[in-house]
Amino acid sequence: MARRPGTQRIGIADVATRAGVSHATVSRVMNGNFTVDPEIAARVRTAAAELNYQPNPVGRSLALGRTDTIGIVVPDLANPTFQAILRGLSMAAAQDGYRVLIADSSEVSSEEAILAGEARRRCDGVVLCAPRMSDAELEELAPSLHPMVLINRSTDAAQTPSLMVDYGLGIQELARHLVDLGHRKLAFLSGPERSASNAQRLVGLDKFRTDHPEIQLEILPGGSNFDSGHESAEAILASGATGILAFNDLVAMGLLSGLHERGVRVPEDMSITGFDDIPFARYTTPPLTTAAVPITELGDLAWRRMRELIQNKDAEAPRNTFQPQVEVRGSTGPAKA
Amino acid sequence: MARRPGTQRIGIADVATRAGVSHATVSRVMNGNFTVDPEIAARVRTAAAELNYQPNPVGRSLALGRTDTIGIVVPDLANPTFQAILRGLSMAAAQDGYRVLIADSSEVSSEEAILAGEARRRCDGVVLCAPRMSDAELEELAPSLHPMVLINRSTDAAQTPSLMVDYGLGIQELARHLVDLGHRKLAFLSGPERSASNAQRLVGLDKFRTDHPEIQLEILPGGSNFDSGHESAEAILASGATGILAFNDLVAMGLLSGLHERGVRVPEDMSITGFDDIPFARYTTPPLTTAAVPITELGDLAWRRMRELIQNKDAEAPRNTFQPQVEVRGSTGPAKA
DNA sequence: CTGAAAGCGCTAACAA
DNA sequence: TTGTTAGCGCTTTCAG
Repeated sequence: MARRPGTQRIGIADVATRAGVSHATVSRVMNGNFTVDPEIAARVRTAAAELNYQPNPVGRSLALGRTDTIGIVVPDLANPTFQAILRGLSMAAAQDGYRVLIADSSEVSSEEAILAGEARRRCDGVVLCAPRMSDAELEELAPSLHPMVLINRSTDAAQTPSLMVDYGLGIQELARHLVDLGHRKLAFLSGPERSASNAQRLVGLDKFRTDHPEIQLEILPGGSNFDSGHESAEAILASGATGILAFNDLVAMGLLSGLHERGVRVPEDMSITGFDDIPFARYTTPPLTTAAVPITELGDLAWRRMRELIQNKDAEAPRNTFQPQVEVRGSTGPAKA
Repeated sequence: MARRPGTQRIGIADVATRAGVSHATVSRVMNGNFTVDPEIAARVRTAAAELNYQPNPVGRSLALGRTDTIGIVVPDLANPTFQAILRGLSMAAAQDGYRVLIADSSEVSSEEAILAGEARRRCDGVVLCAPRMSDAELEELAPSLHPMVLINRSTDAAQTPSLMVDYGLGIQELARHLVDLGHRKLAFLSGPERSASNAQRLVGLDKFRTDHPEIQLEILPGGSNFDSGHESAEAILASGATGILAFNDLVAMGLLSGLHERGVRVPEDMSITGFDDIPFARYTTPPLTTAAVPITELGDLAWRRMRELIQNKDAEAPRNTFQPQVEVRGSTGPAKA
């Protein structure tokens, strides 16, 4: 093998030589194996300290078949929701000495399978966050990705815990809130086509329609970011609706800004709701009424499920569903008389 | 060695057996080595496909001494600035087939060295993002972390490219903007103690004071997030200043919200500036005047520097400094007559 | 309690 | 062109 010239890294062998023992013994000491003579152990430790030795994790991983790393695949790292999940996951995993490797599919659903496989091979498990791929593909992929934890999706494949948010319920509650305020014409600014959570919102709204036949509800095409909200201001005005359900907080904020530019007052002239309760939501002007999703906790729980899977070969694979919590703030108010 | 029972992964040996060749040949084929007989190569490829073989990156990494992964250490993954840098880095690295491993030091400067070392051992290089450690520690650590790229810090250690933002200049320009609008009493809501970029802002403001002895400028203690901005509203009002320089956009947004609650109109009663130009800045009400830092590009460039270091053992280690660009929006206006 | 040796999955020098 | 063989740095069984 070509030993790369510059590579002057200290290995277990160097420590062994300096301590006058075999590398097996060094390995034992480094791993806190107490079957080693205390005096020898001390000698090894001194040698290691003097050489500033740090075990090479790659060699260790190969020997152990374990990397102490988990992967996460997200559709878009620019989205605060996924950022928060990543953060929750990373903090929780770090507590247990695990690291996280990230992969951003840039909303390209065909990339997801490749990225997920790639990540899985380098890691001990993989978290798929709101995957855009089809149910069939997801189920087919699952065995090769195991241990895997799903966020915002579920699958029939075995051993795959799933963390879901009841977007359908959340959007219904927001709609009801607007109705309670006297709004009779509502509009939903919808999200990305391939988003499963958008589909859930639409189902929820169908139910809402059934429950409230007297209320007018228009569905408008939209997106998932500021700009799409901002651009929709005109269409929203044209719709004549006074209660607006935005796909998420980002869209709501963009809309808020677009309406402000047109002199529309919120909530006096129009009420707006978001979804997710990202940290920014309470700081908009006016503060955003929204449905709070415990996003960071989602990441946290994802790690706990993953840990169960890693530790317990045949762990349960529960499906948790979180109920969004409506947070009434300043962006919604009584409909004009 | 204990072969873990469940592990049914297909290795290069299985492919070799099935194709009736040695694993060396399989390796050659998998790596696109053209010295292999086309017919044999085809046979290997079929076997690999039939077995759905995917090379194990850990074995590969050990053999090559290369992981095709880089690490990034950030002080706080909840901060949109670091999220954006991470995103820029990740996208750019992905283009070249590299992944990124993240480590969040949670603003604990004593953790940074450990996390950075950990990350470095698992990766081919490490990006240190706004490290909180001392200059001395940074310089001492540098050799063991090489290849390393620094963001928002620099060091005298050799071979360490540095990506800097001229916060001192940016804050001066914002201050000048406020003065041009007629403000005579300014206040700076400062950031975290250990933040090097906060120190740079303070130096810039010292210079500003020298240049504008007629202007009153008060420095108030603060923080780096919404809440600290929100909590500072009272102190800001008490200061009597009409032009407020917030540490960053988050602080400015919190302040905006705090002032709104107290009935202070922005910009009519008071002008507020942020710093960074995070995506949310243009969507606050009113939109935030701020100094734009090309954050995502910073991540992108960090990768390019890293790539140079990895490819070119003795690459240059330039220090790039970015000039923030003042973006005048609605949160600043003429001082009251 | 310790060392020798095998093996994790792969790459690459060397020989045939 | 291909196979044999020796590592990469570590863990762990098995003798001693």
